Amino acid sequence: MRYPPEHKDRVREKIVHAASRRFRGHGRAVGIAQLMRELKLTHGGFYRHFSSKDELFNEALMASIKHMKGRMLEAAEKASPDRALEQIVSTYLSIEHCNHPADGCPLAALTTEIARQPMATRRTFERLLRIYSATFAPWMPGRTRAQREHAAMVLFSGMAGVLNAARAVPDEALRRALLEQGRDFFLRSLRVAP
Amino acid sequence: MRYPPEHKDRVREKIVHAASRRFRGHGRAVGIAQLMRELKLTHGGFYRHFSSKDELFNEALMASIKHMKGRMLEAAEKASPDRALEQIVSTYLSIEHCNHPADGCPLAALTTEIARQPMATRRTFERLLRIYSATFAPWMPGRTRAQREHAAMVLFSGMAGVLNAARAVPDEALRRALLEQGRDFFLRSLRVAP
DNA sequence: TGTACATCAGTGAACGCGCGTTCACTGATGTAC
DNA sequence: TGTACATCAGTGAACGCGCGTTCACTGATGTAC
Repeated sequence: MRYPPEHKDRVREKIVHAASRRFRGHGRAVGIAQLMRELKLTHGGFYRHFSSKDELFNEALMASIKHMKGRMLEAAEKASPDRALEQIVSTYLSIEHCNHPADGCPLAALTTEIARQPMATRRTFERLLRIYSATFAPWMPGRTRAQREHAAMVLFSGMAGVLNAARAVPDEALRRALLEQGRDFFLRSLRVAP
Repeated sequence: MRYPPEHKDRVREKIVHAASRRFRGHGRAVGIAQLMRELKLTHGGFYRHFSSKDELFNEALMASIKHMKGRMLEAAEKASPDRALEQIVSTYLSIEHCNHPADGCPLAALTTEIARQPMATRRTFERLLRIYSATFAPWMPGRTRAQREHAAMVLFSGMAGVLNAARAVPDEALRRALLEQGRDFFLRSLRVAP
């Protein structure tokens, strides 16, 4: 069967999108066959679009961060300027973000695994981190641009750690306490920054 | 071959210890055959000691936290009381801890995976978190015991997030910056706590 | 206009591999008589 | 003291399974002549 000219690009995009969600939800171990099944395709066709699972993983990572960055930016921009930081922190450490890892931040869902991956993947991760820091630096405290970017990196990776702990904990009350105390904790540090 | 009376307990202990290191170093996916090979045993014998890999994982988790707690306590107690918090934070976010995940904190190495595990494992994780918070609460800011315990949970899970990001980043300079900025960031929040 | 061939996204069987777990077996020692 | 049997930590082949990747094939459409 021959397909319309745009067909291949659309399918590739769908694979990346589905992979991005599944990797965040279940980790890098998600199988290619399962993934293709979700799109009503078979695993063999995968290699018409990607040379390896690694290539897909890297692309899915980039797609995740773009999506998440968009959501966070929206939250920051719709708040009044003096409440933007509060909005960033409480969106990230919200119960909704906690309950939906597949739609959430790849830093939280995948950082530990990425640390054990080949260099190419780790370089992609570094790009993610720099995207976050460049995007949110304007709202961060600090005298220089570098200070504000570092603050953003520490803030996001720190919040990712608290979010992960909240996700792992079975006790609902403890989970909510972690998120709430986390929000206070991070804002407190940002408010007294140099 | 018949073995001395204490033999079985010693072997079991060795398995837990080796597993604890390997899980932290490479994640839960580490194979039982590889693990037993490290102890110069074969995989079949594993089931004389544990009923499943899950049982081993839970025990290894508990062993990890006890070990790590010991190391951190030592750091806290050898510092003068007004420097203890600083010592806790800078030991956790040290380049040594960053470079040796297999000997390090299971919160950093395993939390993301644990969030996707069955309830039994997640309950073990909650115990780890409560051990940390009970142990380090005395040094934390806060008017009530509960506040100090929550502060410890947020502190450790937050530091775990920053440590993971530092481990994933390929750029040596960025890694050191993350750790250093992380130390400042967490101490700043603790110093102005309610 | 009609025929022969090229293209190429998608199919599904097959590959080698490592996994967790099971199980019949080994063999040195302890126990019963 | 000697013999028969029980114990049980450890062995290694085998199980079914899912993985990433390869590859000969399909078949609808486009192109050349």
